[in-house]
Amino acid sequence: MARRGRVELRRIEDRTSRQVRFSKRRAGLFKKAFELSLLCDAEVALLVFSPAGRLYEYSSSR
Amino acid sequence: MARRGRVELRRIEDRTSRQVRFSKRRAGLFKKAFELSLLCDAEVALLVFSPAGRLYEYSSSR
DNA sequence: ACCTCTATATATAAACA
DNA sequence: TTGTTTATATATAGAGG
Repeated sequence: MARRGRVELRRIEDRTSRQVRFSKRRAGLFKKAFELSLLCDAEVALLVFSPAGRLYEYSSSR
Repeated sequence: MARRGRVELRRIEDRTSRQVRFSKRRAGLFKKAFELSLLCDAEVALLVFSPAGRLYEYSSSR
């Protein structure tokens, strides 16, 4: 069994794996952005284009 | 000693703690943004205004 | 403001349901 | 695919310098 939890810091070549990674990490990134704005009273704007060209966005609003 | 690692999900009232948290979490958020763009071949733009009004920004460039 | 340390919490890669 | 599990890696809260 391959080692879990770790990944090399370079582009994921396998298309399916890359899409799965994108969905999971995008969710994590947005959560972190939300927490930063809430906990630290910061204003945050985040734009992400997926490899397929779909747009995801977040902005804090106070 | 207070429990480490955990924090309530609401605005940090203490000014100094909030500033320290901001610096650490901002660094973490930017790292995650970079990793998402690199690993998943995504385009990412991130803008953060600190409580003091200072701007921090990141954008992937390919 | 910025470091280090380290205990604890959280994120997440791979497997699998 | 869409979600869940779980082992492992990473982030980070609090203390101290």
